[in-house]
Amino acid sequence: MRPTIEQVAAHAGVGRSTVSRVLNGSPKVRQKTRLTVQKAIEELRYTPNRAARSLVTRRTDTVALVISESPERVFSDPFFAGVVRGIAAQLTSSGKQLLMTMARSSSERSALEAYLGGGHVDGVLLLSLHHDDPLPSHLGELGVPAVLGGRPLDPGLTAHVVDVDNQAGAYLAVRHLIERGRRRIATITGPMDMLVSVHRLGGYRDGLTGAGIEESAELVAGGDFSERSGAVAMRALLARRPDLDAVFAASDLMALGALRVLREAGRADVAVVGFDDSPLAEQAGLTSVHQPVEDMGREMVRLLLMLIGGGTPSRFVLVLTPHLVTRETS
Amino acid sequence: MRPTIEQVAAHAGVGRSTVSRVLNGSPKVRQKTRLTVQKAIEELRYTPNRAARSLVTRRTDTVALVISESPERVFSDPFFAGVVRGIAAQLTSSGKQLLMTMARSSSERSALEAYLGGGHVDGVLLLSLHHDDPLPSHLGELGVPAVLGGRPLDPGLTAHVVDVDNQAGAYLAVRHLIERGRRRIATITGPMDMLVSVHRLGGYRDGLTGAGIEESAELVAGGDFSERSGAVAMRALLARRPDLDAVFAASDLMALGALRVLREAGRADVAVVGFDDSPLAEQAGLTSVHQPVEDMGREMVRLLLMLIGGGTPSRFVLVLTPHLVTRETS
DNA sequence: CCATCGGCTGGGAGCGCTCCCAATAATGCA
DNA sequence: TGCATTATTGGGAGCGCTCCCAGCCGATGG
Repeated sequence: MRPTIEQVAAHAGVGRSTVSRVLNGSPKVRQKTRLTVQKAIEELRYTPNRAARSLVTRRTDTVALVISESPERVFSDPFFAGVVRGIAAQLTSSGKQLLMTMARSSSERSALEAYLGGGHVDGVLLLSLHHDDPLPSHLGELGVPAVLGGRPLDPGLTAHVVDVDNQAGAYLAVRHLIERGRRRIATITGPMDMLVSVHRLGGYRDGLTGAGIEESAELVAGGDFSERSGAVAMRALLARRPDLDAVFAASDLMALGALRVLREAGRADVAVVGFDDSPLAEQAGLTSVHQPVEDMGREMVRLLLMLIGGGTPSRFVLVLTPHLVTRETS
Repeated sequence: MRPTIEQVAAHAGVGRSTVSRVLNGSPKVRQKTRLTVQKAIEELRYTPNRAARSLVTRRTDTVALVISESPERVFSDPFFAGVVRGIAAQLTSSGKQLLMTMARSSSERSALEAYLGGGHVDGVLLLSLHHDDPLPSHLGELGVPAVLGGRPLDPGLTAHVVDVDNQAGAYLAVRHLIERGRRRIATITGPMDMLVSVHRLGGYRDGLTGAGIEESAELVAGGDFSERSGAVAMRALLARRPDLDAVFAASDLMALGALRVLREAGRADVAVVGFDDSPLAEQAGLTSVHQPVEDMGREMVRLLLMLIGGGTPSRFVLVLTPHLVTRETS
């Protein structure tokens, strides 16, 4: 049986409250008493029961990270690694625990929702939100603080958000290609039920428009951010418009897929730019739009802790600025 | 303020206990009463407070997965994706929540240990354990059920384990090469401070011995599982024994490195077999020993739930059987 | 028509902890 | 040395829930 605070108190010859004060670092305990109590805690190998504590404090010191993707996606896309690293770094320095969940199926989702609403976490970080996801609004109703990574598609959703300026990033990529003399620039988009994809496509269009280039539906192909989908899209683009001279892919993985197809087709003349600037891009010499992913994770946590600390009434939207990293493929 | 069970009871015009019975699916509630209560629960959007519940039941319905690696490693190694998928699948079907943690630094570890010992989880799954890790024994002392993925190096550690039969896997690979008529089979091992590497080398030797082939130290080269180390080892092997006709590499990445060198050297005659059967192997047409990673996750959970359910006194070691996937490189 | 039985139901007790407030010990100052 | 303060300390109350046990009520049988 694990010892209780009462047993520690008895063992140290003090009252229950004094032990509690020591545990919570209260300054109003005499040094001598503190040492006695700490000795007792150690001797009994006492660990406070978090359930009991959180029942009264209404805090759990746990924050959930919900990634609305399958483990495959999560573990193969380096974007998540970066964000998670930022989150983990910022969170451990605040003494909170990170509860990481991946949920894609609807039964998983509802179990998760009950869990998150059940007071088991102080707040929720949401990543890779899809447009039909009711989680943010449900959390809002339940009063559970939440921060989204990436703006939701639904503009009616008044949630706190940390995002990257995807449109500006895509614009940078396309402008760069134009400056390098490319004119027939294709794009491979992400899934259009995610705002990132919409924004990156928007930035692509801005880039073309800004240079007075007319856009063509033939030069736009859809993917799902994966390497394979990038390859498939590239093949379709090459079939439709063999004259294209550049491709902007909305993710590094898709860019790599496109590169693979281009190489197989002997089309070294086509410039490629990706999005993310993941380690993969660096390794492959891929020009890419750098997302400050780690900062994003860090900022999400900062914002969430602020919300947990003392509810801010207004809505927060923090937009981080990407930049272009030029390498061999452009 | 979230409603309590008492408020639901008042709203439904029943007693506290009856609501509790409905929540926990007790059969001794009249159908009519049950419906009234469920209506009240719905109208009040009631969710039970898990802290209060777990304080009395001493269960949390949460299981922790601890991966002793940095997020980079975790997110780049396909092994983890497979295991996590198996774990998640098996766990959600049992209504428990998965709490995933990555911890590498020692400050992270001790925070984690306090957390795990604090009664916040019913059990712990450990992956990628390093030999100096005190976590399993500490958990044992605290009486927290734990299951390791992969046998620990320290044989004195009496923990419950789910592992893959690495020796048998390597044996399969070598026997396959022999059946294909290969006789001068080299191997590229992993780091020998890991039990997997030792086992895979053992299986390689078993394979040779079984076929009456004498082994030669010249045909054994060491690597560290990485692509680069595979290439380096392959060059050394070719230099020492240009007459070799096959290579068994203890990881897919090393096999790919070896393949690269062989291709550069124009040695298409040398057969190559890897280990892991990761997506990379499939993509490269590499014959490889398939590890049932997903099953491993699933079995870890099964074992853990059994331990949580009714403590089994004896030690469990479950060894899963790998199989060979034959592709173009052999 | 009344006693008996069993299925349902309600409320007390208590899980281990923090918070609050009263009580006590220690300290300072005249 | 005595009294006013202030620094420490201890214990009651209660967080929301489950478990246990006693009581209720309707149905059944005599």
